Amino acid sequence: MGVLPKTTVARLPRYLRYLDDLPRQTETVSSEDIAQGAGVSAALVRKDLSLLGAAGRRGIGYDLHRLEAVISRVLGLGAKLAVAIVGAGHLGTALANYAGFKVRGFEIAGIYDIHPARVGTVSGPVQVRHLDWLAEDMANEQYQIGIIATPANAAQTVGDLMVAAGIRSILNFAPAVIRLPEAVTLRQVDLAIELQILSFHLAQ
Amino acid sequence: MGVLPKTTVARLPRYLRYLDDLPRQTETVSSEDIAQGAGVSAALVRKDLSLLGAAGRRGIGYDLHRLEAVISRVLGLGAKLAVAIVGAGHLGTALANYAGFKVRGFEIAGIYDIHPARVGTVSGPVQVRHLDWLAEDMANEQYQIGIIATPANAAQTVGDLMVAAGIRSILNFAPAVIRLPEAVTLRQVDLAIELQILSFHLAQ
DNA sequence: TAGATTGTTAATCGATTAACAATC
DNA sequence: TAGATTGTTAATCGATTAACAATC
Repeated sequence: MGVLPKTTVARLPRYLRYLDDLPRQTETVSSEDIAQGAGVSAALVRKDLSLLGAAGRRGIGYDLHRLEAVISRVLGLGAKLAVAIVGAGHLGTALANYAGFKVRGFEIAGIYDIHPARVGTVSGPVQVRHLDWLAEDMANEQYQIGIIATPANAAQTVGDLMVAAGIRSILNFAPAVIRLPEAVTLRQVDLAIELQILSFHLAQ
Repeated sequence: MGVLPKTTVARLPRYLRYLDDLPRQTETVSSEDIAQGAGVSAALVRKDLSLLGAAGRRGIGYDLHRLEAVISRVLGLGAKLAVAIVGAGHLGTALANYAGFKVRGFEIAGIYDIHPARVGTVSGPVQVRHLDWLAEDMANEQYQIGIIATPANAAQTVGDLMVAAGIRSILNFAPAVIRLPEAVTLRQVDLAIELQILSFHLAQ
């Protein structure tokens, strides 16, 4: 299948979300259907899916269940993925409780903080543990994804800790640029930046 | 200044974040400094800033405070912006309490829900009010930005309500594509999709 | 002057769209 | 067969990078 463009990868989960929400008895979907459901053009859907070798049928469309299987496989969503959150403040706690993760196959398997008052409290499906345990816990939990939900000034340290513990995919919510080894995949969500971009459009 | 590319607009808040974190006494910064701090190339920084008419000085760099002022103005960050959140679950509550918004000049001025048990509870700086009050409250609060933090099936309805109330910039955290009038700026943050993109890279 | 750094152009790269032959 | 829809190519569009003259 070769290398998929970043933009294609970013759209696949949106296609999958649409497909998953379709009535169970649906048998085929067209690129036009998916385009509507995901908010992109039909040509782009066909292009993306053809990169996956997604076996549509001309005149008919794509087999729903086959297509879901292909996209899931490409995204590596076969088994449940274990997630560790660092930072048990408001945001970390909300993420630990976020129902949308579970539905999509992610399990919050651990949440960590350095604040003694937070350690031991229950946050979502697990108890908050002291950050010092992260590396050790990896042996049992095999975290595959780390989420940084700390203040900006802790983000780099926490990222380094995660990498040292063996985590290779990290989602950073702290408003700071952090630098990690090439081999680690890092994504950044900055909530204030989202609002600032909206502000720009208000100002136009 | 003409029209700024979307990509430029998305980077400006990152530049500003870096500049804001610099020691107060700093007088000038180079495109290379900003590039490091924001995680992009220096050529791109210069290109972006030149689109703003940002008056750097060859051989010297950019005047820090002047540059901050220019970017802030372009982003429309002069006055505090009032934000209304709809959905007082875990995520909405966390957003209401998110310190990063206040620092960047956003004020959570209202939070709404339809769940009677949540109405009246305190969430961040304000009490949760019933969603029915949203339109009426606009008269006092002049919300400029709306945040949707509801389940997916409520997102379209809430978006329509916000637009009817006069809100023209919306940040949607619900995992659903919603359709709003052209004139409304809509941004989408889907937390599960971020994890799915990380999952793809794990699978490679 | 010599060194540093911008501003801008042209080249390159990458992504999206339009169009349509293939084919179900 | 006629209508629908894919898969793919070429054209277009847009964004980034490289390079360097201008100039502080």
